[in-house]
Amino acid sequence: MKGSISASSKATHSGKAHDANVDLIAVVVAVTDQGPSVLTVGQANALPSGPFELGHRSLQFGLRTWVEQQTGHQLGYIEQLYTFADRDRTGEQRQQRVISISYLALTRAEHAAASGKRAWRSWYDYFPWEDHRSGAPPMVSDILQSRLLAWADEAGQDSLRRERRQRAAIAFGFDGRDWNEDLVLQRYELLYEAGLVEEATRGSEQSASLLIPGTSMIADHRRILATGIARLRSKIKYRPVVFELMPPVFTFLQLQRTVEALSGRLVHKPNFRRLIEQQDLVEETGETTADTVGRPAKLFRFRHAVLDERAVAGTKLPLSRA
Amino acid sequence: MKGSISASSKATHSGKAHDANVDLIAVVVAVTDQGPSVLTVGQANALPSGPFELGHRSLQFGLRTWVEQQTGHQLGYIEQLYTFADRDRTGEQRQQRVISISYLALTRAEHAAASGKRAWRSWYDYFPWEDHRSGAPPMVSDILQSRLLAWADEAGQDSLRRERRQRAAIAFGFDGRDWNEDLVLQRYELLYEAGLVEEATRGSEQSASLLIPGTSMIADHRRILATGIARLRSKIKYRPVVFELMPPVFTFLQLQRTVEALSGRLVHKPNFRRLIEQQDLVEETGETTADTVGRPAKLFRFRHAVLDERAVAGTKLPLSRA
DNA sequence: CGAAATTATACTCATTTCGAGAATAATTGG
DNA sequence: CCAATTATTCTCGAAATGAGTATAATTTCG
Repeated sequence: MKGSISASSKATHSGKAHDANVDLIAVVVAVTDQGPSVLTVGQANALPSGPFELGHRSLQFGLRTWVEQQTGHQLGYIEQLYTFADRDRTGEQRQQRVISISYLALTRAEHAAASGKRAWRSWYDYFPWEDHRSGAPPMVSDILQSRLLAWADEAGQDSLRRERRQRAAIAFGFDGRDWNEDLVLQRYELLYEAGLVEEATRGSEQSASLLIPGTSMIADHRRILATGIARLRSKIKYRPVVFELMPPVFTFLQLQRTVEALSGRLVHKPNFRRLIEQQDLVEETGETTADTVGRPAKLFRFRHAVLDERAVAGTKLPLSRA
Repeated sequence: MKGSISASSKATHSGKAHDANVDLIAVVVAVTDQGPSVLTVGQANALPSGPFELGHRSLQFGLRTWVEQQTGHQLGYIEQLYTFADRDRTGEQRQQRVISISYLALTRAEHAAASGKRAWRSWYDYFPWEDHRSGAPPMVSDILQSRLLAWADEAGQDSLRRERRQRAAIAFGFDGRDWNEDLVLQRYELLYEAGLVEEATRGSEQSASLLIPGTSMIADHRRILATGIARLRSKIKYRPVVFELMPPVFTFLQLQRTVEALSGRLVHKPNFRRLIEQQDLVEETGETTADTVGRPAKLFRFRHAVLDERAVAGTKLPLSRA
């Protein structure tokens, strides 16, 4: 490009400036008894998306408006994920760009009833290798490890082969490494690169026999979902966003199960309690659960005041190995 | 809006879909002896920005291309900051949107020579209240505190008044609170809301007598810069991005000074060393500095291998209070 | 009804990490 | 050689963390 740097965003830019279409895409997350779920449309193979329109005051507002229309509820929390650009593939002569701006939205499980074309689906339908709540899923060592190793061995150069092996080992915790729940996107990208997910085989005539389990999505929606999950998994460790997903009143165990659903791994119960308590994130309601079995649990509510009191309200999580 | 959720990003969206202009804006950071600096254009009151063009393969590529043209050097590190939308204020009848996609880019100080219309400026020209390397700047308690208090007292309702006071106290560390270097954006927004920065007075006839020190920028560029600084300050704590700003070989003190320049506060020297060492982030070159005074310091280089070895290469920083 | 099962909650303890400061080492400039 | 200066190493107590044990309050079942 030859355009000179413009001193002002108001200036008319020289060069081949052009117009683009703007799309808003949402990863709407809720946690139900079935686990962590995402709002989908179509054959449960697409994320809800809509155009940014002139009537919208702002991007956030645009997204909020139509997501609320769709779910019928306020979105407690919206956060921008990533913006990317693609040439429009609708095939007109005239070149056109599509700018996609993706968001992560958190809502409450009680609002999460399915209806019409929308459906709540478990994260783990799309990423079955991400759920380590009862240890590493068998498919990781039974299927992924050998396929990724085979992919690494395809490499001609020895150095490339080693690099691929190492990347796979880090991402999936092979060779006795720890599992890192935050690497959702890296793992998906690795599987894509290795041609093991359906999305990677689309352009080519590649055989589909090597595909691994996990529902695919249209376009790059599964990648966006991976981005959202990764963001959320990392964010719950230092911001009290979990509470956006909780009912107004809850027990410690419910809170813990929610965190475990999101992070895909178990936490140590007493330590979890200790951390939440010492950060003053919750307060007792005075009530207890009328549950069926065992000692009744005290009910708590989120102390919304912490959001004002402290700049950085942390939610540290004790993620255990087992 | 009445458009229905589209099941596919390829589908033509119904409703008032429209085209938008896409602008790329860069916060290019380097650290010189003069401290942390940002690349500016114009009267040093604008960030470099350019249009996203059809020839660009991708957003990253577009930005990289022209920033490299401008600085004459590779950008080691680029990261997306935020995307926002504004109605075009150039005033044509036809409504038009401008989508601005901002990036944070890190480059090396040795490349940071000024030339032509471009100039490297210290962060702290724009945010003089952010430099706490020799304690809180006098202006914080001499000017900001009283102005913000006055603004709080303008509020009619008592609850609003209290809320404003508390926000100010958290953001700026009043009433004996700790200074939190990460709140760069919150502080700028607070000052904007209180009408204390030039940008806030533009639309109105407000008197400029209450403005606080600090160079303003066109449009919302100072806000974008604040976003970039905030991102970088928080990121150096858990990712080894500082090294993007360092020469190939450096001493511990140089590294420490860079971190201090960025974070705007001092760190404890022995503890800083301990942390960097125990994370294996650097390795000795075997050489020492031929400096003037004092015991010669060993020279180190960044161990690029850590980026491959570990998924999360942390750079924890011991930020001290004094 | 009473023991077993079940869940909640409280406590303990060793290990690691962290913040702060003191001590020692290697230079240069008188 | 001594003072000043910067680098580097150690020490130590406080706090945070990981893991496990003990106790409490229920329901369920024999």
